[in-house]
Amino acid sequence: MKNTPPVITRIAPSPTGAFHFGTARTALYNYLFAKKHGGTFMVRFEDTDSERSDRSYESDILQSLSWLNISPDVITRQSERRSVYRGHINRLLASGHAYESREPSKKDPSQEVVVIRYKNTERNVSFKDTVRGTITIDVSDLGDFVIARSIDDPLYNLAVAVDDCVMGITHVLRGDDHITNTPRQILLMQALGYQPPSYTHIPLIHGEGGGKLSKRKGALSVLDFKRRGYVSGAVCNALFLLGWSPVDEQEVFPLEDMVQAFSLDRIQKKEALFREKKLAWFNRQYVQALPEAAIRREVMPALLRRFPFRSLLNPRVLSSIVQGVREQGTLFADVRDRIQSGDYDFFFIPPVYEPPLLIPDGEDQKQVRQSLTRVQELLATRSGYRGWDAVSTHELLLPYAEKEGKSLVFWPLRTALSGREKSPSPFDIMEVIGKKQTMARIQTALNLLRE
RNA sequence: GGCCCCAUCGUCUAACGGCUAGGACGCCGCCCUUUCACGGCGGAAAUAGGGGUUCAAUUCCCCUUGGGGUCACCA
Repeated sequence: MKNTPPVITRIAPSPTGAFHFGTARTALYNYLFAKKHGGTFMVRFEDTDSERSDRSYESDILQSLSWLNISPDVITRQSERRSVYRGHINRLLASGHAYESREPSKKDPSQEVVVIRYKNTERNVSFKDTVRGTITIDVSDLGDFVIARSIDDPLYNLAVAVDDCVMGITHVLRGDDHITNTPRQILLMQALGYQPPSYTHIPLIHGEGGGKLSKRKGALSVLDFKRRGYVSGAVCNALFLLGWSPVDEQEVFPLEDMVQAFSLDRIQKKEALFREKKLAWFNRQYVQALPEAAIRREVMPALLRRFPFRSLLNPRVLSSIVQGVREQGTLFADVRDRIQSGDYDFFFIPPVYEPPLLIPDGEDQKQVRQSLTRVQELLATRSGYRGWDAVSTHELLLPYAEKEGKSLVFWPLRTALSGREKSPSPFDIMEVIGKKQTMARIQTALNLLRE
């Protein structure tokens, strides 16, 4: 315990596509493990393939991590470490572990190139994997695999082997699609005289279509979920519990709890299928726990787009919308859609609707007119601001509603105020729009019912 | 196909060889409710199949079946 080296973990994404769920989970586990042991978490961009790598993906990856609150302690880039690889390739060449080979180019067979191959004399390589135990792989059919296109152009396995050792990575946690790469990397490390790190291969996440998550397969980029209005904590939480399970039955994990609880020995062996419905549930949990200010920030832009006159956004309306969103745990994207399609317009302007909307099932026009008239009279007895809050108006109208039937009394009132089949309660609406506006809308409804 | 790996409700999963196989999402029902939701309560739902080992298999071993990963001068 005393002399164990500090934990250093890393993710090694290649900037060749958007940051997707699988990589995000790997990043999360690496981060959690490092933090749990007071260690360091690094991001190392594997951009040795200059043809496919693109800086814009680097920023996508970094933004995703930052959104998820997974903050790297160190960020490096392999393309800036050519000299390190050159030195190691030279060592392999000098020690006879590697050799230059002149052969036809794979890309263009008419051309001849000189590549560098590892001289493979092993039969079996075995290593201990935290999740699966000892894995032994026959490497003889690997042959002398290519480790660099040239002295200045290392390939993936060489760069990884060198970096994991040189950077002192103690624990490699990565997707289990890398299992078959591991023996190659270990071979190179041994040839270089390095001690391989500890390996933990995490089963992949599958999409709903089956098969591993891939860049081309779609909409599972982390930033997409941000755009669609998910809360980052919920995304993290959903990821956390895909392929890992706690000792107890806790489901909702703030980041600190994750750090506390995480351990490698409870990683699942089987691949996991990601379901958005579960994420949606987590999202509800998180939205319901969010402070109002955070929700307001999410909702404000859409509101301002719909109602460009800022003065129309009075604080009471805003807080009513925000509270509704929080209580119901609504997905932000849905809130924006609703604002966009006019679901909240009645807070600002008198609604426009067809008269039949005022009449609940099984009632007729005359009854509705009577009930609404009575409601109008009752509300008129309130003067000034006192007694106009939602609780008071509810108390005021309840006895009459219970006598006549709640749906005959409350439905026409609510629809008169909102002009919508679905809306907040009439009492909440009245409180927000005020007495004057309330009375005007009821009068409008009565006029419509008169025809 | 070769090699490697995996297998509990539809999904995510729990269960040091010994329980009515537990929880969560989703689904269904009921309750709450003027509406839509939120919420509360309840229900259906699983150890892939076949052999062993054992007093006892979800748990250990083998086979079958099914699934996944990987086989680059990509990462």
